Amino acid sequence: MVTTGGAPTVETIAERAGVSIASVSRVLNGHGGRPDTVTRVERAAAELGYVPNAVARSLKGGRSMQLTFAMQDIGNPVYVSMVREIQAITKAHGYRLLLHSTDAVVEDELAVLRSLADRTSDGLVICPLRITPEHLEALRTAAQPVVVIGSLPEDAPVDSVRADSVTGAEKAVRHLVETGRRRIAFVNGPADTVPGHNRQRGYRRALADCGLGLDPSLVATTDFTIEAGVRAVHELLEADPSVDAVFCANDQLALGAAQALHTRGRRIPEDVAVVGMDDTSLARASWPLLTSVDLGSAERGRIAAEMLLARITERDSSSRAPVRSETVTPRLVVRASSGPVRRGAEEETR
Amino acid sequence: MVTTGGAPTVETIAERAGVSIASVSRVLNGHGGRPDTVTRVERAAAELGYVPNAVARSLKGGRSMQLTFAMQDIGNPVYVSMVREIQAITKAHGYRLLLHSTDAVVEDELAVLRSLADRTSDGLVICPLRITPEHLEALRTAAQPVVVIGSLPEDAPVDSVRADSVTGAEKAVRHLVETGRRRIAFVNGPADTVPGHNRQRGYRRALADCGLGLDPSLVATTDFTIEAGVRAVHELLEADPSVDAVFCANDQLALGAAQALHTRGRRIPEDVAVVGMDDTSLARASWPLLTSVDLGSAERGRIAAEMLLARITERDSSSRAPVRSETVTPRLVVRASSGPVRRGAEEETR
DNA sequence: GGTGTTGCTGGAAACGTTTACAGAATGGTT
DNA sequence: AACCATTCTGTAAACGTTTCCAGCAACACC
Repeated sequence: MVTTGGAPTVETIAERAGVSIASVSRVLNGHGGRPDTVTRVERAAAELGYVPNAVARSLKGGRSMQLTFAMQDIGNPVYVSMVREIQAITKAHGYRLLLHSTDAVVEDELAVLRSLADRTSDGLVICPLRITPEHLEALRTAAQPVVVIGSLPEDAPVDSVRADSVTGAEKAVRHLVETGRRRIAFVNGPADTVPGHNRQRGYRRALADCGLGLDPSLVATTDFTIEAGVRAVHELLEADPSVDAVFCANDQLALGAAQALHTRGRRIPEDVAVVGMDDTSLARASWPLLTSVDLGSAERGRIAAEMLLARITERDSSSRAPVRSETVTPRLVVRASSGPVRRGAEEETR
Repeated sequence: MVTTGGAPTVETIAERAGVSIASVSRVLNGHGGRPDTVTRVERAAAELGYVPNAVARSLKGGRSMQLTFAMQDIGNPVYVSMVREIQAITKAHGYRLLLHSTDAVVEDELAVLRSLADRTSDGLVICPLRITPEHLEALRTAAQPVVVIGSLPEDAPVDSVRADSVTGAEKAVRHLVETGRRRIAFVNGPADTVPGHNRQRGYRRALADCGLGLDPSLVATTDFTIEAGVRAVHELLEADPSVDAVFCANDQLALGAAQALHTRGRRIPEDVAVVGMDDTSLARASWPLLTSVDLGSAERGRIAAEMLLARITERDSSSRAPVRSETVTPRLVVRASSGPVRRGAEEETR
């Protein structure tokens, strides 16, 4: 009776193979059956080009086999290695990856969290730029497992992976000091974002550790973009030509800094060293190759994905592991933009 | 009887509001109802924090409200503007976007096409790197609407948006010739890919149009990466120091070219001009700012998304529009890497 | 030949939603 | 008061799958 023109279903196969839909389902899922039945069903399925309806399967099974990754901006290369890593792992476990760009709109982030209740996605990895009380509330009441990439309050009931910006900044500044720099400027993004705040703390602590004073006139607070970096460094150098190093809170800012320095005829690294952060593909796109602090975005992605998958498989086993919070240790990747003067080749330190 | 601890369903609401599940559904979808009923249902839904199960809804409605975008490599910035545009449009129409990175594996591309039959996605935008007979077969038998970004055979029964690499290359080369360059090298990606093939054709035609001969020793065929660009330009200059311009099939290659030139002490653009292709964010990341041919990736993304949505809405209306194939006209974005000597500011031409 | 064990099988229910249909309530008209 | 038109409501079916359950056949063993 189901010989209509629509896509074949278990029922179509059952008819053609002369068995019940239950047997069709069992055979197709490898749950045994008489050899005779198995071949008949498999032949019918092959002949009809049957593909199971994943939606119906999701409804029955209660899981959609989809995961969501929510980030600020698809264009930011720092997310590239995260996405790549997360995608590889989730794919290996049979999950599809839904991508969501929130454009740094808080309301949009909350919408993603709330939409977990619609059963479209079995879990979420999210990179919030800011953490508001609404975020915490939404995280607490999320309908599916969530892993946050970024810093959270201690008592937040959510797994998280964070970068250690403080140590990262410290490594960068210490490296600059060790190579003889003394007037180290800092170009930061918005200070009221989580990364902006932490990187500023890191810069200050690093200066203190190295016994250098903090000169507020060497700090610029702007946006996380190339153009902002260009402007900031022009202004810094106008105000104080003695700057001999620029530490940037991300690679985009560092590329902007390099452009401004080139334009002003300052040599990198002979006159001014430049160090970026995140070690994105941009670091290898700049000239000279950019020294950058790898905050482990690939590894953060990997860990986040694994944490999420662990929570999901845990859902069946009724046991419940305590909240995990991991921190990835940064490593400085020294390249030509800051290396000892006159060195060309790339060298990596761990 | 459905007072269990699970997520609230229409049935939970129906119980609490004292109505039938049909009324709940109608009220929640704004299909009328007595004012009394409406308020009771809405209150119950709000109190329970009800969120409709999108999977069940998809099963009933036959559409998942999800679209898929399949590309080669998430890390390639040329896809960034495409994804951004597609995401914006699909989101505006209430669709989620599934992202799929095929890593240039043909089998994976075919798997994506075939998986359209599982009803997870209502349509697909795909950027194939190569087009094999299997591709054409899979496109022909796709279970859902598909739009291809890239070149297809004339008779392929699929909507497509293509860039005009030939004209793009022509504009680039003509621009180089007009600014006085005569020894114009060409650094290309693999010639057996669709973009590699077309860009090579464009370069040749452009040289012919300008009355310049083709010197095979000025052409390098390699990969679409920065490092490949570095190597290729070093080799080109070793073999022939008279090169006064490098036209690259890609912004990554162009950045590599710039690095090699810097390293060899050649000034850009005074000694050698550099032009890239795709006008990705990398063009603004290089120094000097990179002249590049905008092949309209954002616009291709926009058109592809709109074509796809049109096909999807068409599915109900039983009418069937003929196959569409649109071509986006490229435009040259002149920046410092090729501009008239001694000019710094960015200038755009259309 | 009875009896238990094993392995398949088909019927039916369930997942949560939307919707066709028929029946009930309402209100207005004669 | 009877009637009709209109609006609203509840029952039940449907989307396509998986799975519980009971039935049944085959088989080996006493």
